[in-house]
Amino acid sequence: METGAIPDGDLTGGFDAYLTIESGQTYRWTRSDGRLYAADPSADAWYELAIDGEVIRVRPTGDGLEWRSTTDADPIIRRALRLDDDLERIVDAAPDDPLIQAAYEAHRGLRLVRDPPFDTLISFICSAQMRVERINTMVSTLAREYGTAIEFDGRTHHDFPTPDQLATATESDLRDLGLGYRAPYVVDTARMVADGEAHPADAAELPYEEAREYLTRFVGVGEKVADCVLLFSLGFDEAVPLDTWIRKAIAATYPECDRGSYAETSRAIRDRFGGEYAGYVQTYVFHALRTGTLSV
DNA sequence: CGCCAGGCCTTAC
DNA sequence: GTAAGGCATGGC
Repeated sequence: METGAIPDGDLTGGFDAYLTIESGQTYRWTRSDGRLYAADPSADAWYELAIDGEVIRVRPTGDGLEWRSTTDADPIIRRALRLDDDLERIVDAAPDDPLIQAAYEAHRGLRLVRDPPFDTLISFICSAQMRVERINTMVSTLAREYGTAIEFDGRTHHDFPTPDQLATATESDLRDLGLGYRAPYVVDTARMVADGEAHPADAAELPYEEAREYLTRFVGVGEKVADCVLLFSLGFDEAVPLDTWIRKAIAATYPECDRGSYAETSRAIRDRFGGEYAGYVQTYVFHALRTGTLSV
């Protein structure tokens, strides 16, 4: 076992593990107390991630983070939780707007995540018309049933399935696991990636709007899910997924941004949210509205 | 019971 | 290109 720590001084602008991991961006982490999304997280619980054949356990301390892992987890944690982002600068750059400022103020330390592209693609295909708690259940089920088991510290963890592993599933299998009408989407998309027809990581090379179009070739991926993959996996910080909560905010607070089509409305709200880091703003506003911290 | 959840697909115009 | 209807499932 390797262990280490990331001092508070490295986390410019702060870091809140609960807000970052339990705000509906990532479905790859579990919590050692089994109470993910509980309103009162126990302070001494570990967040746990199985990725690329390794297991990482992380928890906040009074001075930053401590971790235990099968490997040197420092670079993996920094990348996955974007700990090297200058969050202070990002917050300072946010537009002077009441809703945006209130959302940032309410959730200090919330960072964007960076998950593997295939994992994110499948996770957000599952997200259609589904609450975040149940998305997490679906993704955990896929990992348990199709992902590689890894033993660490006396417990079994499951990596997210590779395209090849997930492509062995049938629509019927996934319906039996509770995925509903998303089952054929997941199977077809996994096969597309496994067969080498396309890979979500390839979108990273394209300009933002072309990248979004590229991702819609996968079955079950429309513009909204594509935006989530771009934002939570591929580093397109300007992406603003237009989900039900952001659409409520547009209708109530930014009606002039409703331009009818997804593409045009997306451009308008992206500009209103400050452009370069509009996706950061979106994630704060989404979380504030979804949890009822703020309302519009 | 009805409504909703980080929507997408097919079909029709 | 846009609009309408169908689609699984579980919580409230």
